[in-house]
Amino acid sequence: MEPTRTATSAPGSDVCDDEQRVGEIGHALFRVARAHRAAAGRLLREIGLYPGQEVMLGRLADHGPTRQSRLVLELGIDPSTVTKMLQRLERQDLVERRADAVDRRVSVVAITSKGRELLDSIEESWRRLDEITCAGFTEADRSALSSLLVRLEHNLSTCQE
Amino acid sequence: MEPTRTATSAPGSDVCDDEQRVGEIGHALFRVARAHRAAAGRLLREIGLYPGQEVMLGRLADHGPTRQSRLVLELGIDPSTVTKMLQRLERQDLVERRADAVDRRVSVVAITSKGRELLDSIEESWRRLDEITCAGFTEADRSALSSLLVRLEHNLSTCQE
DNA sequence: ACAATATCATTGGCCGACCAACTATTGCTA
DNA sequence: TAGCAATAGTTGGTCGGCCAATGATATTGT
Repeated sequence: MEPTRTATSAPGSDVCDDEQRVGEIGHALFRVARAHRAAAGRLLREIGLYPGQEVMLGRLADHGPTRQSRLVLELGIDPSTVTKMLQRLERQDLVERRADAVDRRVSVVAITSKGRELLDSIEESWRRLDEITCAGFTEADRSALSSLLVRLEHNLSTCQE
Repeated sequence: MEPTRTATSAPGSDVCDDEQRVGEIGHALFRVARAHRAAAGRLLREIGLYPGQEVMLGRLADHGPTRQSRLVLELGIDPSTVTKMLQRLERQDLVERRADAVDRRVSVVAITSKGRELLDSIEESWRRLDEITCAGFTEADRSALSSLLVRLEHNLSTCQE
């Protein structure tokens, strides 16, 4: 017996044309995201940094001292995630945190010189990753992808319910 | 002092045009993936399932009993990840595992009827997620995205070094 | 036949993501 | 001013990735 996944598929379409079933975009996105993170991990491993750390350091390098709540908003991740990432980065002296003078609740984060050096040494790997990711893409492909990603990001950000 | 991230940026380009810097595609992919997973989590939460579990159950529903090593290959994830996911799914009676008779190393996995029911009840949410994700997309946009994702997946899969 | 090797799965440990619950402030308001 | 609500971060727990190391079987080679 051939198990079919959906009892509610469109009537008369028992040919599974090209496995275009429900949520195909979502599933594809899932797989791509996993593969990309894994590839990033492999590339960064030799340098001793994790993918998420690269992203966080990059943000800090671009903008100078930042309060954590701002990182939460800009990176779109949970406050607790930011806390834990920063704790790990701080342990490695890649980041510094100090309490704000006027509002003692907030903690202000900045990249250290060691962090900036590490980031620079990583840049080449990261560029290479984009090269691998987009291998065989024309300039038009890349810009189409870029634009689609921006739209996806926007759509998903307006769905916090 | 305005911290600039790259000492190696293209000469004469101190205008940060539209933050098209190194690894922009990679970073955008990161953000989209995070947002998508988070949105999936929120939608599935009410049903009591996690995004990864939906994917795993979907695969099992589509193809019948499967050895774990095959799931590893098809889903492109680590064996240990498969083990742990299946342990959790098994605890919830959404999946069954039994040792293969001829080769006692392999364990064969199948979705249970309970798992299949749950999956059906989720389908609508998952479809809705794709709808949210691709809101405002034309049919052409969707198919472009689909095709790009397939190409990305392929590129990334051929980079296991 | 026995040893070496390869394969399948598991365990343990770490990172990153979430949520829920909590502490410590600050701010507002009655 | 006293008290309550809002805000900033942290802690603890769970899921899903990864890697490294192990145990249990199969397979292969000599």
